[in-house]
Amino acid sequence: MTRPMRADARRNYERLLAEARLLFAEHGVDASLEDLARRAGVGIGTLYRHFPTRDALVEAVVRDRFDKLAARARALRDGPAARDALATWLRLLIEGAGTFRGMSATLLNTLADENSELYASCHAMRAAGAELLTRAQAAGEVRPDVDTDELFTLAHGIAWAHEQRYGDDPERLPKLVDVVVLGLATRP
Amino acid sequence: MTRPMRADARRNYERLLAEARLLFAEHGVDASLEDLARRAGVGIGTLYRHFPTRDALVEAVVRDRFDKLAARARALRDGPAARDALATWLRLLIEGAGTFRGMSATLLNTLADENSELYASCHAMRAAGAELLTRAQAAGEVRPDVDTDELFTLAHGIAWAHEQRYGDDPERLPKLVDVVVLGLATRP
DNA sequence: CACCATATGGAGGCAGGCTCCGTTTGACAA
DNA sequence: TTGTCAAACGGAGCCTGCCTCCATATGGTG
Repeated sequence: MTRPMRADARRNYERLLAEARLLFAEHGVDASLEDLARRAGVGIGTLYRHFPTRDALVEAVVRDRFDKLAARARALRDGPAARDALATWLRLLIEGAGTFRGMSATLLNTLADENSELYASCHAMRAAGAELLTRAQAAGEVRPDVDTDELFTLAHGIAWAHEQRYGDDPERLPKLVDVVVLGLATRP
Repeated sequence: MTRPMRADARRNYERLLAEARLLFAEHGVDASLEDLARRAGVGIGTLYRHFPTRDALVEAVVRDRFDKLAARARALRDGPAARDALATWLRLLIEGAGTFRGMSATLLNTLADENSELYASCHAMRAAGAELLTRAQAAGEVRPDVDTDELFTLAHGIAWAHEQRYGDDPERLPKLVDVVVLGLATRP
């Protein structure tokens, strides 16, 4: 069906992806796409041919990370200590969202936009995380009136605020996450 | 020293401020400034003469609100129930930040930028809130390892995430704030 | 090696930020 | 009333970034 990519197309695709990783790390996911094309030695039209939207580009850059997060959630699902498992996973999620500036904003918006190219992989990861939440709730360890949506909203709020205020310094993050996790716990 | 404003200058200043309130309410604090100038019936140069930066404009629009928040904090300082007082005030702060889209982002950035025109009034309000925190900590009702900076970071994170995800619907906000406040509480 | 689907690249249109400077005008003194 | 000029005005113009469109180039295949 789908013929393999032409050699020049594949080459440009790879170069764009490689440069995007560097550029996003340096300037966040809102970096200039014209700049990206320039760095990759490619016309702006070529960039848009391969990645019709910014989200499509972000998706290509972070997909494997999402897959790993989903896998990690499934692994944590079978251990004891339901709330600890959730806390551990939340920490991973939030740390990951801080890798590129602006990522948490993109992700939070994606949850509300089914048409985003990021939606599918983002949603798969979300579903895996949701299981951790419901299990902890079933075990009576997490307050039952919080839904998955609110959990992710809180998580991305923390990730975003940390990124805005403390930049790349990861030192403060654990405490912020800890406050939220304790807030989610049922009263003894 | 500073002569009073010329009549036309004062007139334009007032019109810009009035239109800014409307425009920010409608499109958030990132609204187009060219659009603002157009609506106010004023040249773009005039806008920049009165408000050299976007922050200066935002500051003029929200200053009285900040003053009220600071006053409110001082009033709450003298009642009983230190943690409840803090919780009440946090709710006011977060609701206020949600008035205009994009405000919480602006405020959080302002805390880190002493040169911002918003800095002074923002900081006064912050100082008033800080007293509520230290009092609640002294009373043993709030964990002592959270500082003012982290409190504000958390608060704006919640405000931002709520605004991103739930828009103008204020229904979800109390629960999100509640989670954070419980997370701040010392264990019984 | 000829053909053409596939891919390229950048010109050009649009929007918004901000500056600079020639023109206008309000205030005040004569 | 009128003359003067600092103060204020306004928008042309330059910049950056987004995205589309299409004339041109090229790799793969028969």
